[in-house]
Amino acid sequence: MSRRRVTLADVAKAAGVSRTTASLVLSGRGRELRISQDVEQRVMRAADELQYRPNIVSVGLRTGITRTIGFVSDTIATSRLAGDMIKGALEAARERGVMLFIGETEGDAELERLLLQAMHDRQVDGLIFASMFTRTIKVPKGITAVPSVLLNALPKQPTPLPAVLPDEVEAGRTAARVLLDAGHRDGIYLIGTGPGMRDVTSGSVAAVERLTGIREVLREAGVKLAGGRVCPDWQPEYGLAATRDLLRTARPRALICFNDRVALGAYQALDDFGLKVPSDVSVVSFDDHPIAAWMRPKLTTVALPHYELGRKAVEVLFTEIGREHDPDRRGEVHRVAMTLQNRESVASAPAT
Amino acid sequence: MSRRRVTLADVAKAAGVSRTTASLVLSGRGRELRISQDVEQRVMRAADELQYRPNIVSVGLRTGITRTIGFVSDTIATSRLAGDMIKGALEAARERGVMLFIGETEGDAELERLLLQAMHDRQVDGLIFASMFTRTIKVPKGITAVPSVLLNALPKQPTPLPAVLPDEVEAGRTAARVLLDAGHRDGIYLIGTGPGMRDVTSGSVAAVERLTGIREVLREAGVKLAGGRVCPDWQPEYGLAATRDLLRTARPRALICFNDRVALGAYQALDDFGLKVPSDVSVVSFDDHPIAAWMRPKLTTVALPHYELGRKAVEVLFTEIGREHDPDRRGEVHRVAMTLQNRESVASAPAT
DNA sequence: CTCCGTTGCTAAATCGGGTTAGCGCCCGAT
DNA sequence: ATCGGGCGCTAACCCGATTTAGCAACGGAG
Repeated sequence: MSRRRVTLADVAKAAGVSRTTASLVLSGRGRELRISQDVEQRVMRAADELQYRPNIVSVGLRTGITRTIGFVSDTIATSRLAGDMIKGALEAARERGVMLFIGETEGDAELERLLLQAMHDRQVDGLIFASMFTRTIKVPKGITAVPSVLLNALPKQPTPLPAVLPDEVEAGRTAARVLLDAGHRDGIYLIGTGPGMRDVTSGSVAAVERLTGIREVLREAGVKLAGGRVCPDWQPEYGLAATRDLLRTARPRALICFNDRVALGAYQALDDFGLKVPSDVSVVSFDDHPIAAWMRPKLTTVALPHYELGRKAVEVLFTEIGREHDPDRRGEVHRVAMTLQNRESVASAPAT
Repeated sequence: MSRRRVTLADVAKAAGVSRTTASLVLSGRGRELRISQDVEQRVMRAADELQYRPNIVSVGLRTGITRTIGFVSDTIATSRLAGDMIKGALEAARERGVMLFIGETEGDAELERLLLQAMHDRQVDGLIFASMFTRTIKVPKGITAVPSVLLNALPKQPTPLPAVLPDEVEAGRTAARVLLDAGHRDGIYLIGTGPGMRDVTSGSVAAVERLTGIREVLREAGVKLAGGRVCPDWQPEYGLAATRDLLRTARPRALICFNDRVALGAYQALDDFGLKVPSDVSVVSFDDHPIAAWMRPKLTTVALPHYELGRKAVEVLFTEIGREHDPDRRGEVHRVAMTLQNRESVASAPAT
């Protein structure tokens, strides 16, 4: 029943030539090696009729190229982030005829070691080392045995590995500009991180960079931040608590929330205090999590480009594979733009 | 610089034996084939010292077993669902020393064909064919060339493929019981699907099965559904619209929403009408989407067991691989339990 | 007529393992 | 001394491709 796979030998026999010739023709090297038109046609026809497909496992053994890359992440399930990032990587990989191995380390160094080993055993052509939220990571040694790219992560120690990251500083600028453009100059508060450069949620690269961009734009416009609240974690309950705390002593006109989950909590706190978004308080946020479009009013937010990050990582990986033996390649950092999702949570400041 | 991989030949040479002997020892067949203790020790030591790892590509070519399975889904990014399902599959696979290829078809038949071909070319040991929401699918022919399992999907035509699905009927029963246990007997409405067996969101297996379970339990308790509203899609805006429409003519005591996104919309509508959850209206839902825990009050919902579904699929796939040549294997349907997440959105009915 | 250079194709080695068939040696029995 | 048989190991082939080295046939030059 189970028809055996068609092999190169079958094609060669059908075309009445040797395996060598068939291989040459099918790999497109027939021309330069002076294979006759007639033979070329016969091989092509035979391959076509038999529906020949080269066995990639075999090719992998012979050439060492498996048309396979590994996508290793700390965790893929926690945030929806992962989905789109993998989707982007998947599509970019498919365009190149390459498949993706997926692996999760759960942040466990031993699992990571095992996983990288398993990938090496399968002779992957390259590795994408991804983090689900932007942070600095310790680059596992041995990873350099194969071309690699860091995704959403920065190396703790300097390495020759390239990295792909969202442009968080510019995102901070964008968020600040949205408020300025709407005429806000007073009563702007931060929820999640800030107002000072030292008031940062620990371990969060995004916090530092977003804050940097926000402060830069406001400073240039001569606008002073009215205040801010740090959240230990950017979850709705902390956003709720921080905003409540703020509202007990202040009457903000605009909130910059450090992500959409925090913004969800902020909405709830504003509702508790009888404040309407955006007429009483404008809110702008980051990430463009699915809930942003479900909230009422719909949340204006600067989107994380998950899909593009995934794509870009694959693209960078392929140029890396191309220049594998280039001695002066070194870890460039690629920034992917974060674009504004302009929705309903920002209103003009009342004229003074 | 790039130290070549250690091969079996290196180990054999270091141990002073032939490749055959080394292979025999390392595959554990040394004992039965009367290899001496001394030689066995030497091989083991050599392998250990050289940190030998068999090249899986090579083994794949020789034995046809690649320790690799393919996970093909229609789309992995749309819902967060995918993440946990893949996570479950990933862990079950890792326990068996197997890696996962991920692929997305986007519901495109041509992409699907190409993807399955790419998987075959890589000699996967098995395939998981997943859908991101429960539905019936046309099983691609040619899929049976390799052991396969349907995940979250039922075949349109009868096939010998096993399927793994959430136990939606029992979930419907659970949701209904939650309300009955809280003393609700009147004013129970459905949002999303129902109240009749013909009022079903088209193409949704979950709708039919959940409704079946709900109606069964209520009927047995002698309770009549007060009504229901069908949503063309289970999104917040439709939930909002349907609930608003309902509230214009009725005063429900309890709502069974067909998923959490619909419930989010329902919350918003109830809020618009000044009704409090759960004191005025109890709400129970399905899925346990992340927002369920973020809503206020936190949503009581019957959870989709994504993680378990992924695990189960791999388990079933492996028994399938085991009985590959068993003539009387046929597509069993495995149901995975959906468990109640009891939170804050259901209150006791007022005593009559 | 011999020699040389093309032309057009193929034999054989190779990748790194698994697997089958069988070889040499030692021991005891005849 | 010869034979048979178990023991312990290995040579050689195989998986399905790529790649190197080289062979046969032919035509033109010397």
